[in-house]
Amino acid sequence: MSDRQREPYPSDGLGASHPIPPPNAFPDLPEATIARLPEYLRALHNLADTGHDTVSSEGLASVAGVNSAKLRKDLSHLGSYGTRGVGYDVALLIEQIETVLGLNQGRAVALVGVGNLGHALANYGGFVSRGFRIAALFDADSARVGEPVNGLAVHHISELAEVVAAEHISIAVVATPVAAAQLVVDDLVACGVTSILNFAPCVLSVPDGVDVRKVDLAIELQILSFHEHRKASLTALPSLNAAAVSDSEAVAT
Amino acid sequence: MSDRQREPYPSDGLGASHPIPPPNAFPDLPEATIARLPEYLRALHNLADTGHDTVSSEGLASVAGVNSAKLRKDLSHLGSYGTRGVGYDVALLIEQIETVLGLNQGRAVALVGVGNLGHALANYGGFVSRGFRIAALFDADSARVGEPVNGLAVHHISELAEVVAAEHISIAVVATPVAAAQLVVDDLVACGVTSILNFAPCVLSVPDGVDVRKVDLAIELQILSFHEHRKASLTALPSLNAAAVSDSEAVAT
DNA sequence: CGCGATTTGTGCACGCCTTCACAAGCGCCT
DNA sequence: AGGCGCTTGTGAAGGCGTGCACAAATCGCG
Repeated sequence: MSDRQREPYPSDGLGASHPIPPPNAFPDLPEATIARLPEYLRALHNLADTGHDTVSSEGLASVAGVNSAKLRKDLSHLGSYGTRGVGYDVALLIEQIETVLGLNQGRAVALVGVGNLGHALANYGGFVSRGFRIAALFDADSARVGEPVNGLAVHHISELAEVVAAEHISIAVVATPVAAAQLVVDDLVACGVTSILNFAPCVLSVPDGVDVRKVDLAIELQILSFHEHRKASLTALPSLNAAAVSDSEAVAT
Repeated sequence: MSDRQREPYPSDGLGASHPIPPPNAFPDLPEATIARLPEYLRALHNLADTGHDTVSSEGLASVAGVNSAKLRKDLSHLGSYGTRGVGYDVALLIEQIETVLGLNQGRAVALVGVGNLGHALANYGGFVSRGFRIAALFDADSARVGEPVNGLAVHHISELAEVVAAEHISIAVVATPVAAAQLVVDDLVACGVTSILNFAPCVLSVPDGVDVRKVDLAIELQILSFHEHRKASLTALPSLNAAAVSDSEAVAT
């Protein structure tokens, strides 16, 4: 396993110019780091919009809501793009993270399922402003086909293969009912889609090489419910000595 | 708070009763386990609806999309609710998980921000079917106040304290624009809300004792984008030997 | 009644992630 | 030019989570 990617450190190259031709692929970037990069990116855009040219790890970390050591370690995986004693160049770091995430290409995304949630997603401006382009909408309901949503006409699901190929779509968002989700995903995979964001509350099976991320709104609420339940039990039960409870600074009215 | 926590426990009283009367609070339940319990619960409901009375850890794990050892370890944290040689009683396990998550109480949830996403969330049936009740809608736009959404009239945000108290709301969903999110959250916390599900793409600051979970749709897409980018780089770069790439087309079932 | 088949519950080891703490590097001021 | 303060990048330690592998426990059946 000599596939270790050696990174010639730019320690000697004291300029702010790109030390090395940025390797586009980061095969061994920790998954936890990847999940945080978008958050850093959003924070950096905020900083850039408010006129900041450079930012320290402490400053960026607090804006992004993480620990500064964690932030530095995350960024160190991308290479050395900071300057000791000064901080990070905001614009350069934005560029670097966007390159790593592959956001400079305006990726085309397909949205399948134009119900309540699908409508909201199609109209959501956050996708476009963050590097994506909703290229096509699909639905199985013939009554919805042709309906204009946010400037796009809804295609029937049977046109999937044709449109996906024409628009070079590699990412799809599934916002269908549960009963249709697996069928739709099978079609998507057959058309060559290799990344899927699933809003249907079910487990999808896909072949190796296809990535699936799931967003389940009810699950998030249920997790919060547990914490509510736990907090209520703790405050209601004086049986345990309430020592060492240092976080009871809740604002009471 | 009185626990209606009595389990008839149909299995014979041979087991010298329960090791301990199940405590309502699980202070030391691992966070990773908590995050998976809702998934197990959903899978269990599916099994119950299809006529299954018992299920093995292997069977439940495959339906829930996890490893069977992980499932068993997760459930073991709740106590021993399985029968060796047989499996888990579906109905009993549902009851137990719902109790742990605090879902037997029909928790009242407030939804703040009735825009595109807020509308979709208000109409989303998945909340109600999984133990929650959307008790009130709020918006800062006076033009929207009074508008009926899914059978509820939209309140103005100024009525927050009053309605939250009257409906005993402890969980809130924030679906406002970024600019309003922190202000809304401050109000919510002041009203006594202690759990918040945030859809606004920003970091919220809350006092200790308040839980925040964040759902950022664009971040999910960006994570997928990275994997797309990486996959494309790998296939396009013949420089690295393509060994160790086990893309077997094993069709998972 | 005992035995084998089956499944749970869990001790253990391993790997990932987080956090601390500090040396190395950089700019600024004198 | 040289020192000083500030910040990055990183080695090391600890904690958490995962998955294996197996003993314990239960049921069904002859």
